[in-house]
Amino acid sequence: MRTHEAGTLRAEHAGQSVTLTGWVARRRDHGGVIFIDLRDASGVAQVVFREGEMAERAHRLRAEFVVRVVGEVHRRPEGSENPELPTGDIEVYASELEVLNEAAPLPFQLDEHLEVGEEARLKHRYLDLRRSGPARAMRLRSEANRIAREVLHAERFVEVETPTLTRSTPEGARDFLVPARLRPGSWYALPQSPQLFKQLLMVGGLERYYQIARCYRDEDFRADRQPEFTQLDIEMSFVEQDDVIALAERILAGLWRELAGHEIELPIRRMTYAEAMARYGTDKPDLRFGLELTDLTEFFRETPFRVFQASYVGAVVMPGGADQPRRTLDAWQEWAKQRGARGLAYVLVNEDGTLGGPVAKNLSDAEREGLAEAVGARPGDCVFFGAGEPDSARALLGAARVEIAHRTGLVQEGAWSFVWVVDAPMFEAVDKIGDDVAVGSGQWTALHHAFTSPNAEWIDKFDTDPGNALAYAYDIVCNGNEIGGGSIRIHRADVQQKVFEIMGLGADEAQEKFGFLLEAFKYGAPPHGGIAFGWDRITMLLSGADSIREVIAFPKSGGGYDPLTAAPAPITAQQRKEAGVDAKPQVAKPQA
RNA sequence: GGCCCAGUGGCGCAGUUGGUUAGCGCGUCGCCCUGUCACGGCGAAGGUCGCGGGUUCGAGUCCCGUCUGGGUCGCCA
Repeated sequence: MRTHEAGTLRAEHAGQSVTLTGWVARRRDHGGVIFIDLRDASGVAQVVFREGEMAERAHRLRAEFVVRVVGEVHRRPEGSENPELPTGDIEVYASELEVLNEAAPLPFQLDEHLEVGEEARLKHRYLDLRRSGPARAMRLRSEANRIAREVLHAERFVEVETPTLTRSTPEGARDFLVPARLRPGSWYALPQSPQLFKQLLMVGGLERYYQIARCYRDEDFRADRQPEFTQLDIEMSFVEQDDVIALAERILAGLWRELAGHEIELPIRRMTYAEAMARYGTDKPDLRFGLELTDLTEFFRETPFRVFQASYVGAVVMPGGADQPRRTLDAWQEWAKQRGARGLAYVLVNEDGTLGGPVAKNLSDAEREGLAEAVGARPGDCVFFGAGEPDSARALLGAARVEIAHRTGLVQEGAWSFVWVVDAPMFEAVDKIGDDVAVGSGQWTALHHAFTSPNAEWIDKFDTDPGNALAYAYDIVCNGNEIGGGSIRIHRADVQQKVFEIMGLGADEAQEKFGFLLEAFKYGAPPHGGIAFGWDRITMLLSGADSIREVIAFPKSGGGYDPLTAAPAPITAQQRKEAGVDAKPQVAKPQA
């Protein structure tokens, strides 16, 4: 239909006759001469219609009409070039105009300069995608896929598609369920991840698997969470943790080199989970800035201040925070309460070195004397405290740390920080809430998932001290976002058995849930491990977006609602009957 | 499930201590315009102020409830 793409025309095309197709992005009608910005996927070119019939017909064009234009490329007259546009040196003198399709008045303007609400954009996402920003995000994501595939292809990985109608996978989120018409009363689950299948592929001898896999979790939303999302899923046989990490680094380096123009320094630094929690109060520390937490538990061991007589006391310093007005300091209390804390104690370090704020007078002289040095605060700083049970106090301080960095402009635009968080605990107490950390009693659950292997140090003793056992589990964190995580899996039946026991998973239940995997592992499972990247988050970061909705073609809005198709929708009585939604399950007969 | 914010012509927003006819920009429609590029000029149409109830002489504005969207904690790799 066309000879050229609009955005590719340059001065060297001058004199050529071209045929363009695309949308009317904008019309500038001067009566005797009419300019049209003709947009296709490649960009925009200016088309000129002059007096007579051509101008007459161009006059009737409206925004987003689909047209085919034949014309001759000319250099623009001296002085009317537009340096803002790649095609700004030329214009096309139209000699023929065909309207391929008309367009109704738009629900919103496709103008780069205007803000449009997300609701309107998503409802007419096909229009939104014509805009340069969203179009760029789609293309960037496509490139990310390409780069990952190139790296993995070069390393002889096999791309395999795994089922999306399956059994529930053991990751702990709620499943989306699909009724099985041919087995009334029985249901498929959509996979939360291809975890079990990729392990089966290792038993199947593929050795190197990957997939850009859709995953489904029926949980509440966040800016970086959707009910269906995508992972770059990878699994390898005969590897150790370092092999998986090295591969992951090659993929990340390729992505950031090509798509962000940033050379990631390899190897990416590593930090243990315990260190991350102690220094940053989170398992996904943002290392673009310092502001580390200080553990003051020892410092306040003899404190007269009741609040600080706790199993953990820590602090984080806000540089220059001492001159915050009372109103702002009160707002911090509100901020802390919204996170479920009682408040956020603080001390102001005055310019003369004395301490201010309501907490200071509760401290002993010795504490007042040594505090600034202990936390590394200087005159003019504000020190925030968290006291209580270590996990929650550190979490609060960790969140405060990030908030402080943003408020004080410590987060550099365009900065990237990567870190591996390794040596994660195998288990987590089920009842983590409460001040008494009753280790030993109570239930344990896998921090990662039930197939994560203990590390070499713990493989023979993890069952004697599950609270401290460490796993071959690793998360890759970028600017405080967890963008991937994985583990070395258990391939020994006896180890797996013990893990299930610690989790309180009986043999029968384990058999019922993952019998097919345990069965497979009987027949020579190779040592294996892998990683899954949060593909939406990675492409979000690479595109500079602040929500993964920006890098998903047709995202859901809150409540799992698709504003475009209006899904989910009621079904007819007939569909309901056929689907067997209401059927009573037959007497259970396990089938692998 | 908890908390916070928002909902006003098609889109983005304003609307004072409750007061008369609810404004602005963009868009839309019509007319004019031969060098614009977020063109310009003149004119016009377009609103149950999310929904329901309450207070009041009077509610876009105050109160209660509810729905939708966004954020966040819980939850969730």
